[in-house]
Amino acid sequence: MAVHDAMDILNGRWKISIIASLCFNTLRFTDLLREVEGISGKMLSRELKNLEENQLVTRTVLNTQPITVEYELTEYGHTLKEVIESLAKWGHNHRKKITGKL
Amino acid sequence: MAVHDAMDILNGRWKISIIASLCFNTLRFTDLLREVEGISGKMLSRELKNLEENQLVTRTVLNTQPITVEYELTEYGHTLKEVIESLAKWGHNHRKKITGKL
DNA sequence: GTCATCTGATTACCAAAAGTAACTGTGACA
DNA sequence: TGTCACAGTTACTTTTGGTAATCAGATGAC
Repeated sequence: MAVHDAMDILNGRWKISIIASLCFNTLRFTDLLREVEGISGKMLSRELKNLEENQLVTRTVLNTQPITVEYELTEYGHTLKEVIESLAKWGHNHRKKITGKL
Repeated sequence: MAVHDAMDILNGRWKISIIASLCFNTLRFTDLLREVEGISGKMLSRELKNLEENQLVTRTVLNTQPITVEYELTEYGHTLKEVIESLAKWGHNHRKKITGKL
């Protein structure tokens, strides 16, 4: 099934959250560390590399001091927006269900 | 973010594929083993238990010989349909992109 | 009657993925 | 001189996942 193909790209605990964070803003490494709550530098670095390989994200080194690196969704990355939005919608609803219960 | 909440429930390599398979039919354990390609009995059993705990799936033991067990999406599980559909759509498109390239 | 088979699992054992914490190197600032 | 922020990387441990064998209960073949 097609869902399986999608999950091959979006595997692991973090990719979807990273893409979601990049959906609305270009972010630097440290920004992402703060935005994607719970992720470690190692995993962020590894996942970003993988997303870059799959052409969902671009990495741009800026000529600042200290050096900063910007991560941005590619045009292709933006095609995931609909997926992210439906997940966000469901997650929001789920949180309401859970917290309403407790 | 809400996406994070959703991913807490849908974690691991298999849950989304299992839910996708159950989206259109009620399936037995052995059916799921065949449908969700690559999954092992151990993982299927474990993931189904987890989905049941999260009230996305119901488990029904039927009085047949040998015993058969049916898994079905709950009403709440069906609220994931939109997510699954957008994933399937993207996955389908992605496959076209990849296979078109090779 | 005993052996193999189908069902839905579970267990022991091993490999792969992810988490933790410390460290790298460069430049700014005090 | 010492410390901080930046973007990572490395060594080590823990968690998760995969493989293959096994379980129990019943059916059917021989």
